[in-house]
Amino acid sequence: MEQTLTISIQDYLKHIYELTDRGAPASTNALAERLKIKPASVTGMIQKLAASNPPLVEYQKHQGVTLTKDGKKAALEVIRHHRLLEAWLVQTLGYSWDEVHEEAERLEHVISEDFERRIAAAMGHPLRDPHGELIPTADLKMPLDDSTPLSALRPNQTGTIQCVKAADDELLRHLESLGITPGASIEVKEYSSYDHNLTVKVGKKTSVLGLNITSKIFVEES
Amino acid sequence: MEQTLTISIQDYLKHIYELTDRGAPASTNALAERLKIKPASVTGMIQKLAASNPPLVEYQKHQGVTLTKDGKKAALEVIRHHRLLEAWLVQTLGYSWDEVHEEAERLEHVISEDFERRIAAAMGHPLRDPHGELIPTADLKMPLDDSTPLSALRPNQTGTIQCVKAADDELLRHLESLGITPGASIEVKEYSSYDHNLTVKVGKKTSVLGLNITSKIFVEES
DNA sequence: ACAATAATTTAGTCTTACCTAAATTTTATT
DNA sequence: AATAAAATTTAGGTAAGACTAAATTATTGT
Repeated sequence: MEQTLTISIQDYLKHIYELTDRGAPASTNALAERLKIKPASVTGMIQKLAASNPPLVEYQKHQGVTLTKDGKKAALEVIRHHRLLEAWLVQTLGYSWDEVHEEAERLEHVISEDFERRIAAAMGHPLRDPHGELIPTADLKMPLDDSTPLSALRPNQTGTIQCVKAADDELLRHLESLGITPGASIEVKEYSSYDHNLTVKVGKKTSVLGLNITSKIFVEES
Repeated sequence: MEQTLTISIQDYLKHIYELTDRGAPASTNALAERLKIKPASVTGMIQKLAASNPPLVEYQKHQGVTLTKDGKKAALEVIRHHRLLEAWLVQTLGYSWDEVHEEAERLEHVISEDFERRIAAAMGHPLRDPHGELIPTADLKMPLDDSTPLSALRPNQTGTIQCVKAADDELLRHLESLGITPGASIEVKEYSSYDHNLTVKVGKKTSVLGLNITSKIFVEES
């Protein structure tokens, strides 16, 4: 006895937002993969989102899709919910940073604006979630990162970890065990061009990390 | 741009549970009215719930519907979620008892068992929600009310208010302003058989209440 | 520039959960 | 017990959002 579960518009917009954050439009295939549905279904829904009033996406055949102003607002609303919830679950219910994602993923769609305001206020309007991701402000703008622009790990770098953009829970637990969490001081040492590994030192621990990992760790240089 | 919203199985079961709490099966019409859909649609869904594996409801044409053991468990699960959430929202986010229902109504369907355990533990496993309703236990049994059985308000009664089963937010605010909340001591005075009103005294306030209200207030006599 | 390949869209199908209207069954009244 | 009224079910329709397969358009490598 299972009920049809269809992907919410919020989820479409959220994933388009994430796929387009470097400016380029999101492709049908990329969206389909993320949403775990077939590309043909994505095309269908995108055409509706583009034809809706107000239009939520900008769409040209074969050229991919971007968000309109309205679509972006709706996306930032959900992202704000998600990141506030992650912070709140960690702070008030003792979740660890690898456990929060799934729970927030479900809650983000159903909480009221009132609930959002209450948890934001209760936490003193935090700037970042437990992974270090910026939380969109109440007026739905992504805060400009006024600090030194973040960069993924680079050789011969010393600084503070700002953000760990990993989705995989197991990886998050692994990184935590290495001391790699937002706020930690990190020293990046040698780079092996042979196997694309970086050696990093956090506290007393030295680890060798592959590109698949280092590309997800963002540091503010000091 | 609105998305089809269909009633969850959990909601069907929850409402059947509430309609059958005095033993009698729930009628198609009563369910339809609660769920705000047409009776014909209810019939259709009920037939599926009865044919599912395992069957969630017992159903005989024209005789109404009751929950099977599995259906009852599923219903108690949602009701536990709902009531724990109401208590949680009041205790940790400063919601008032008239604000919690709507929020809990949406959250109850998406929280994990882990979330449920965490808030229950954080509150010390409360027995009742902010309206005084009993919270089903973790093993999904409705706790037997071992105190004197509750009764709706009756003339010439003195006792403590246990439970206020009102759904209407405005009414709840009104009752609160009269001091009528769980835990308050109440004295029921005269009954007017002419207009079916009861006079009650709570603290220093004396109020005259109609049957539509008094039937929702439950007292443990002292 | 031209195939070959990959990405995308179109067309048409399926399922689900609602709807309306008509038919049927139950309940209430005399 | 017969009939009127109310409740319920059946039958058939609709819209949404997924799917598959086939057609089309873009991209890539030589």
